[in-house]
Amino acid sequence: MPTYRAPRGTRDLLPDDRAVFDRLMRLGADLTRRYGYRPIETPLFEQTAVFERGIGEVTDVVEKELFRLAPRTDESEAWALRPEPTAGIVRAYVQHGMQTWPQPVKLTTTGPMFRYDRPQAGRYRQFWQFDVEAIGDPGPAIDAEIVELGHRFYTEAGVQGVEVLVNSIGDPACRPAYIATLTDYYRGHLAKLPPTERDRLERNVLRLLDSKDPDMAGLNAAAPRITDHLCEACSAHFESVKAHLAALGVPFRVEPGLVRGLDYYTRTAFEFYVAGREGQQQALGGGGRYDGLVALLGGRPTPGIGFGLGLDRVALVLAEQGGADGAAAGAEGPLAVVVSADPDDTVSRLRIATELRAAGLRVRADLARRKLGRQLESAGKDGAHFAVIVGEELVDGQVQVRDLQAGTQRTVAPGDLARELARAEATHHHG
RNA sequence: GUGGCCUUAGCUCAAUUGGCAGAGCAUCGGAUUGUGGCUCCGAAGGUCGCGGGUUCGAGCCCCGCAGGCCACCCCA
Repeated sequence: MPTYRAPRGTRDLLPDDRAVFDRLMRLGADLTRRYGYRPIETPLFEQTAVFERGIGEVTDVVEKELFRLAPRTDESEAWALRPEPTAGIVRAYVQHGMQTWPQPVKLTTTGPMFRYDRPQAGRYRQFWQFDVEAIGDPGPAIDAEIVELGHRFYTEAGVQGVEVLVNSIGDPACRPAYIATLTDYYRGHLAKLPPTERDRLERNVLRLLDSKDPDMAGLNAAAPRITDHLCEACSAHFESVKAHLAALGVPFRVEPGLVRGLDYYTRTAFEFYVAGREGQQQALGGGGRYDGLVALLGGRPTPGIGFGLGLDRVALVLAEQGGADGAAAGAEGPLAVVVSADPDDTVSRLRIATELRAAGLRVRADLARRKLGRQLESAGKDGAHFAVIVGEELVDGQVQVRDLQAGTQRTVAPGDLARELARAEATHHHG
């Protein structure tokens, strides 16, 4: 009922929400630093062609979910908000000649992505992704390393029950023949295909494989598997990826129906799922190898692999699984609140708080003109450890320091305040 | 883009067959004038999502729209 509200499919991350995101972003930053990735920022929007050519014109993401920006001039430029980070990062790789850097170039970014589709819980028009890309290494060892990194993110974030699904979707040498085989197969059973599936047959056969239509289950189970139709190189690559994953102890499952929605993927494709939760937003992240993308965007043929993890969904699942965890992260109160016996004396409160802040302490000054009792009550609700009480003793150069948890109180000279509070925090509360 | 369900205070929810919009929590204030957490008292807070229609009268019935949710589509 407010006159203005956040646009459809977007939401405000209130401090408690933001605290969870902060934690996840710090984890991502720490993990990628350990693995040797460097942070990069690319624009939130690109020329539409970057996405159309990179992701593929006939993908859902480009066809119906691209968040296009209306041009303001006749510059003949068409822009769109990024629906995923990889295309922009690869564009930057080409633009800045990163092929002259030591390969592979290992990059990471975290930020909002935009897709114009119909919102649902865990599905937004603006959502956040933690993204990792390694460009310039043909694998297969790095494929396993990157899957392990993604898996570790969930583990260290505390998400329970994450499943790693992997598959190989071949490359230009073997995929076309497989697609032809698969198309023939479904054409042979055309009568059994639901209308919507029939429509997709000519446009993107691979999508039929992961259809959730119950009528498709039997048909799909018997469908030719791409892993049986890989060329020798792709097959060897896939076997090696699996061997590396096993060696690293990453639990994974080969999922023959796993095909990713973006055209640029080759060979290794993987997704992270969380099982056993309500709703359909079970995909927490995914990625794959994109050996053709750099060339597609104008660079020299260069292999690459990466993944994106949906932070909104991780936070959602974390809240479902853990509960109080998120709230606790956001509830850091000040070390002390400066209150005054004289409701009108905001000067003393502010001056003392300023001195303590200059000394590096977290201090709130209660600037409301209300009686002392209310100020102390407010300090308690804030979760403050101490209240610094300014009263008539100030003329004798003294203030009261009250330990709000213990209920004890003693007299301190303002000059000693910062040292006393810092020491008390260190001893009482480990910091 | 398709279909279904839902929308009352900041939050969680009440409101009889259509008959004067309420509670709890949260917020703010008070309980003889310098000491919080408990308790008591009080205040503020609502175009009942928005717009039409039916009716003497609509939070309640009908239509449209918006938003949320669910299932598709698809993904994060």
